[in-house]
Order: sequence, then structure tokens, then C-alpha cells
Amino acid sequence: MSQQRTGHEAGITGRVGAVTSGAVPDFPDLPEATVARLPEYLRALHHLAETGHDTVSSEGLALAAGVNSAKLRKDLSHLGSYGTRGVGYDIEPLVGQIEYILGLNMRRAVALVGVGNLGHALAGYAGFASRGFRIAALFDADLTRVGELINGIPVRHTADIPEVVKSEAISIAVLATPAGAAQAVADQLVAAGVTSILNFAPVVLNLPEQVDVRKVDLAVELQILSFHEHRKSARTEQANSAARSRAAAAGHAAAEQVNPPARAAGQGRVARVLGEAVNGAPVAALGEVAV
Amino acid sequence: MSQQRTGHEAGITGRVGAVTSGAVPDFPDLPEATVARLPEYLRALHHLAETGHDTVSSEGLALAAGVNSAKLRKDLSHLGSYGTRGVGYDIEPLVGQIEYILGLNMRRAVALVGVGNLGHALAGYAGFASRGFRIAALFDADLTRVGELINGIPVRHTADIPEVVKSEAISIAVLATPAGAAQAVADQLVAAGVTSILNFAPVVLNLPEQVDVRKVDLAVELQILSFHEHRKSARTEQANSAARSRAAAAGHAAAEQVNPPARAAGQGRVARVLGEAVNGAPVAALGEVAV
DNA sequence: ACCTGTGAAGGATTTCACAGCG
DNA sequence: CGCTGTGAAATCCTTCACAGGT
Repeated sequence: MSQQRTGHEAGITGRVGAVTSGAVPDFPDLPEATVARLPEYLRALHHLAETGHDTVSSEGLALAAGVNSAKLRKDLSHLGSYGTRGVGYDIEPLVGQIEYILGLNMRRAVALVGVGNLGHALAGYAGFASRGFRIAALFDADLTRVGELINGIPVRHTADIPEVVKSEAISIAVLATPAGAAQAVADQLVAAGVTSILNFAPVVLNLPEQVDVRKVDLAVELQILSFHEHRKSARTEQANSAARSRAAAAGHAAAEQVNPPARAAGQGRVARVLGEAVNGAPVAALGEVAV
Repeated sequence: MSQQRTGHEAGITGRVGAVTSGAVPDFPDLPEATVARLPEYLRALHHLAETGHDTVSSEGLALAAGVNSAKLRKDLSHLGSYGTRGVGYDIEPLVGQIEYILGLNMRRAVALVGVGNLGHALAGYAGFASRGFRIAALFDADLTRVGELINGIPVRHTADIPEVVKSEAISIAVLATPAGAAQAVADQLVAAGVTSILNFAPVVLNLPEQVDVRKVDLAVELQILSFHEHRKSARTEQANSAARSRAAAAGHAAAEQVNPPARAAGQGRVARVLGEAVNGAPVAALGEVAV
């Protein structure tokens, strides 16, 4: 979940696919958590199909998709019955059903805005093309980049967004602009008719609620891992603390020290005692870490 | 969320930060969902600090971070009290506390493996450097790329992973290799001492449970948005169906048609009726969409 | 005998709503 | 009076465990 706001966050039901009450015929009510896992199941199923399988058990598919089998069965049960008791799931019709649900039985046209460092790489990312999407247009605000060909697609100016989005019937856009430009570009995209945005810029977009937004922030992912590293260090620190408690006078800690910052609540702030860096680099002062 | 498996998924408590029972002193028990939001709060706080604020209300910070204020207050309450009733939160000490919890008061060294299309862009991504990380080493299996400088950092061969990971005391790695190579590289990284991996390769990694893994699959994000597009189409389709129900004989649908695939359950498979493409592109046959 | 599909239980997360402090 | 901090309620999600097909 990472992750990830989709504009339905404030929705009433948490189920997706409902109209006002009850599901659209043949479009089942799916828990958001299930939707987020379907692509992973699909990838695993394609892989199984390519390696010659035509059925798979819940256990086998769960393993390939990195979930447990009860969760997988529950998820698939929302799609209807594609399994055979005593045997497993038929891969081919299950692939068809998941692709149908995900709206992948058409090749969706996608616009990408911002062909800087990251955007350039995304424009060339083969995974989009191979998994149901067609990059139909590239945009950048920088006139010196306009006209450049990336992967055979010309970069156009952001001023052309309305025209191109309409002519190509684009409903999904990928935003890879600098943070400062993201909101304005998103507004342009939405005005042009885009209704889903994948946002790589580290800002929260403010958009009409019918627009679905998913945010991918690469630094956030590392920061979450950093938390886990810190926690692991705190554990070993505590585990070792009895053994070290007397002998540790000198300055080479075996693991990160766990020195909480001084609490500035109430009575006067105290200079924060920073933990010793484990990898030799100087500890970053707070002000240096710009966002 | 998303996603994201962190190796603790099968954990007992769902709280992170506990040793076996009870929290490490000054290292609070945090719900995983809270941990995933702290980086977003941190980004918003930095932004507020840069724009001259030194306190902020839960409402204001919630707005900047894209959550509601009740959730924000609950999250921050887990960190201890940094707010003043009637006033709001003091930004500076709160930034310090969040950075401490996330383990960002050191600049963590990160290794990046795979300098292809995406990896190259990640190596140059300024957001890593500006938000607490230092790309300390680049690796690739392709000898023709070894020696190349990217952003001033030389690309080394993957065979050097053990040596460099140790000498640079790297505990976090970013995996941007092709899918086929990812598991083997991940095994090498873990053997060398890496304990957290950010995986961009579309495969599920099988690693010891003490290793934290977060997965970012760019195509998955688009597929989730595609689901929402499909759902939105199904809604308008249904909403319009009464109005159109007689007049719609000819072939230009105003929105995507909602034709569910034929169900192959039980009695004999029927050729699936695909939905009409909305943007003129031919509908992708299932087999074409490789993963 | 095996494996799916699913009620029911158990957790985790979000939201409500208000007590209590500044 | 305003705003945080937080029990309690509500909702969502996962896991258990087994009934029921094949």
C-alpha cells in the first residue's frame, strides 16, 4: 500500500468496483488490498505458463507471488471460481480473468511528463511495453529537449499536452518532473482529460477526487529500509549490552549506537547526542539533509 | 504495502521495534503502517521548515502529507509528545525525532547493482543523496560497463561485491538488474553482509527472513491504475446504459465496453469476447503480453 | 487423498469523538 | 477556546480451520 493513495482513500466501502451499492454485473467488488496483489499474481502466472505449466496449486502460486496460500485463495475467490478442488487453478483462464479485471485486454496509452534523469529511464523501461502499456507521448517543459527522440518517441512541449492527450485518448500519465513543477503539470494533465496519475515527484498532489493517484517515492523506500536497519541495530545493541556493559569505554562500536535525540518538550532544548556512524562517514547534521 | 513486503510480514505482532516483548528503551513500538508514513511526514516537515514555519497543526501537516489529521495525530503519538495542545507541533524537534527513528542521523551507504536503463537513472537520482543516503558503490555484471563513471562513481564488477560491501560497511542495496539475475545477485549481496534490499526487478526474492526486502515494480503501479480506469469505465458504462440501451447498434462506444471474459469453469471453454479498445490501438492478445 | 472455497476468528488500521491541557 | 492525545468503535485485512468438491 505502499503504499499508495489512489484517490479512493476516503471512499466509504473500501471495496472497489461497486457503483453506489452492489457491484456492476461481471465486475466484482474487490478489496483494495486484493487489487494491489493481482498484478503480482499475473506476473507469476505468466512465468508459470512460459515454463510449461497449465495448472498450479494455491500453494505453488502463492510461493511464486510471495504471499501465503490462504491469502491467495481468498483473493482469487473474489474473482470467481477458477480452481478445481483436488487439482489447482487452470492458468490460462485465470490469466484471462485477471487481465480482464485489471483492464489489460487493451494496450493502454500512457503519457510521460518530464524526461530528465528518471523520466528518460522510464521512457525506455521495457517493462511498461511488455506488460500492457504503450508510451504514447513524452513531454518536457525544457524547450532544448523538445524534438529529441527517446526510444523512437519524440519529446513534445508540455504546452501540447491538451492536444496530444485528446488525440491519443490518453487516460493515464506518469509524472517524472521536478517536485516544484509537479502540481502545475498534474493540473494540466487532468484538465486535458487524464484520470490516473503515477507520480514520481516527491510532493502530494492536490487533485479532484475522481482522479486516481499513486505515488512512488524512491527515497521513501530507502528510508523505510533505513528504519529497519536502525531497528535491527537497536536489537543487537540491546542483546549485546549486557556483555559489553563494562568493557565498552573506547570508541569503536560494533554496531550503530542507539542514542535517542534529546527531547525538546517543555523545559529548554538540549543539544542532541547523535549516534556514531557505522560506516565511517560523518554523521549528517539535520540541516544538511534537504528535501 | 505495498506494499511492500519487508520480511516482517509473517511477524507475530505487526508492531516493529519490539525485541521479544516490550520495546527497546527509547525505541518505540511502531505499527508498520505508521513507519511507512513517517518519511512522508518528514518530507512535509522539511518543506514547512524551509518555508519559514516553526510550528504546524496536525491539520496543516496532515494536509501537506496527504493524510487526515486523526491518523497523523495517532502516528505521532507513537513517537512521544512533540505537540503542544492549543498550538501544534514544534517542527524542529519533531524532524529530529523522525530522523532518529528512521535511522537517518547517519548518512547510510548504499550499493546499487545493475546500471542498465533504470539503474543508471537511479545512480544519478539526486533524491537519494539529499534525503540521507550515499551511493557508495555501483556494480554490474557486464564487463564492458565496468570502469565507467556514473556521477563520479566507478562501476565495478559484481565479483567485487563481497570486498566492497565489507570495506564500505554497506547494509542496504538497490537491485536494478534484469529479472533473471536478481535472485543470484541478491544471494551474493546477502552473503556479503547486506541486510536490506530495495528490489526493482520483477521477481519475488527468496531470502533469509532477517533480510528486509521492499519491492518496487513500476509496471505493477500502472496496472493498478489500469484497474481503476477499467472500473471507472464500468461505472460510466452502467450509468449510461439505460440511455444508450436502444440506440447503440453502431460501433463507436463512448467509453470502454465492459465485456467480461467467458468463464471457462466447468463446461467447455468459449472464445473470450474482448472489450473494444478505447484508444484505437488493437486489443492485445493475451499471449503477446509477456512478463 | 488432495486442494479449493469460505465462514469465523483474530489482528491491524483507521476513524470517531471527546477528555484534558495550554 | 483550540488543538493534541487517546480510549473506543468501526472498518479492513489476514489467518485459521474445515466443509465440500473432484
